[in-house]
Amino acid sequence: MPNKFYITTSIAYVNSKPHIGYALELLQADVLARYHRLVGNEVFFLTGTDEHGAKIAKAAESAGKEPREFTDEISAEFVKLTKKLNISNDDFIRTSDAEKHWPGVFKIWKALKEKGDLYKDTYEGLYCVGHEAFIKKSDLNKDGLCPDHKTEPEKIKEENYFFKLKGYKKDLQKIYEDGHIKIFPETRKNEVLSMLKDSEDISFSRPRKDLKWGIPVPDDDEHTIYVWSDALTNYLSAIGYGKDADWQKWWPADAHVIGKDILRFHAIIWPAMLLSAGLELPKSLAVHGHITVDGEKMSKTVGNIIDPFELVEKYGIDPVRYFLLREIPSTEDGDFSYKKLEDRYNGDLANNLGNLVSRTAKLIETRANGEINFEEKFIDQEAHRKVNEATEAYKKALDSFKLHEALGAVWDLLSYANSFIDLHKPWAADEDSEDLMLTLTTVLGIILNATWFIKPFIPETAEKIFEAFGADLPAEASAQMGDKYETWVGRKFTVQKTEPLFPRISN
RNA sequence: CGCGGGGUGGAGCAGUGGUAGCUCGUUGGGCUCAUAACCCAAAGGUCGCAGGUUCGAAUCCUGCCCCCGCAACCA
Repeated sequence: MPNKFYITTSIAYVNSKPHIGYALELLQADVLARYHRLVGNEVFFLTGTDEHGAKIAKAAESAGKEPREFTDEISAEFVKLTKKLNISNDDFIRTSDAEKHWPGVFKIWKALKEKGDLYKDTYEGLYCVGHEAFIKKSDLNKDGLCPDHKTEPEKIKEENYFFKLKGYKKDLQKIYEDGHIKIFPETRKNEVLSMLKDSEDISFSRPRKDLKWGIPVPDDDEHTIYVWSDALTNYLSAIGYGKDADWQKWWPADAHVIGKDILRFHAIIWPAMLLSAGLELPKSLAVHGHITVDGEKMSKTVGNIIDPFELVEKYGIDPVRYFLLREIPSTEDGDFSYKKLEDRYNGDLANNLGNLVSRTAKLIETRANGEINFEEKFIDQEAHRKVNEATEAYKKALDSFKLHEALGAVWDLLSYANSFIDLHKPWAADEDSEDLMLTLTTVLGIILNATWFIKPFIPETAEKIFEAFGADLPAEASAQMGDKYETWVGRKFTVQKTEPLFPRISN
């Protein structure tokens, strides 16, 4: 019985072009989506762009464009990135899409309103012109100035709708303590619990006159819906909430993949909204870290932004996918550098994986006439055990959102295969001997299993490897993740080609 | 005393009470099927500093030193 699996990334804010950090998030979600498809689940994978707000309006203005035109252009860049990285998303939502997204936003707004969780109040605050935002009194310096702009903030009064977040604090606390919403990594749970303590009711709207580029509050022309109930609601609107569609087929989300910077919104505001609207809560939050470049924070001012398009142009899709998923610990900060990328490329992809495939293909060609009839009696028992161990480690890592560890388990297996070949010296074995067949069959089996494992990570490479051995794969094999050595028994493999998968990068 | 993360062999990291591990690099050896690839072995660490708890501490406690993030752009 296939399970449904609904996974999302956060939606990207379109005030600038995509960078490598967003690429990371797409890739992490993509691996989980592909993995779940591989084990036979029915998957819906959503990504998209967040397009409203004063900042976008301003960015458009300084680019000399209308917000619509501006967001169309940038959003298209993000769509392009999903193609460039071979992301398998099933849909792409845009919050400026009045037909697809807005009905869901209206519906949830009305639900909160009916519940009595939205109220109008006058917001009195200190507004910093430099920040274009309200600033807390406690953030001011001792002279009462904005610490960053050294200017005195203006006192501004405005009428806002507020959401009664405080009323959900107790419920949320219990939800996290009981593990109803799982957070990966676990350590972030404490962070959420402590953030929860000083949560107040929050502003859910802005005066229309100050924020025209946004979704209007239903039945109130004076106000525009602020980011929370606009952006977060994409997870519902995309599957048809607010329309007649069968959104319950997918909801609740099984995983929201997000960055650590927006944990508060997804762990507190979003679930509170769902509770208020009487909707189910997402099952888990997978929280990744941020990428530094040569040890430094990425920033436009420093000018060390890495463009994912350029990376793919230079190194290819799969090397970039592999690097980001292997080198950056899934739930931690990680560092990017060209040297690290090239080291991973040469060490892991060219030498370990690529060379293993080449030497095995060549051995089968020259020593077994290019053919292996995969027989169970030729599977080495120790190797069989290694494969089973790797399978367990792999699944465990994926289930706990440690994608880099899943790859680590696969590469341990590949190393084992390389040493297995050296130990058994198939080049010196007698032609047609059982020993030779055992060596070649065992190693081929390890490669085929490892190829299954890497399929969600580097799908094109996986296809190439299967093709290289003429593996004609049955669809039903996909559901046999746990017991895969047997998958190949009784099949015939014919070596097709032996060109290097990853030519070494020399320098 | 603002908050948080971190200081482990040349580099990057794992390791939360019981003989200090991994990857890369280095050195030596092996192999020749393979992409100067692959395999084996070795060298290399007083685990930031100083105290303390304990039969025993990288791991717990106390104090100190150093690095990074905590404004915006931004995942």
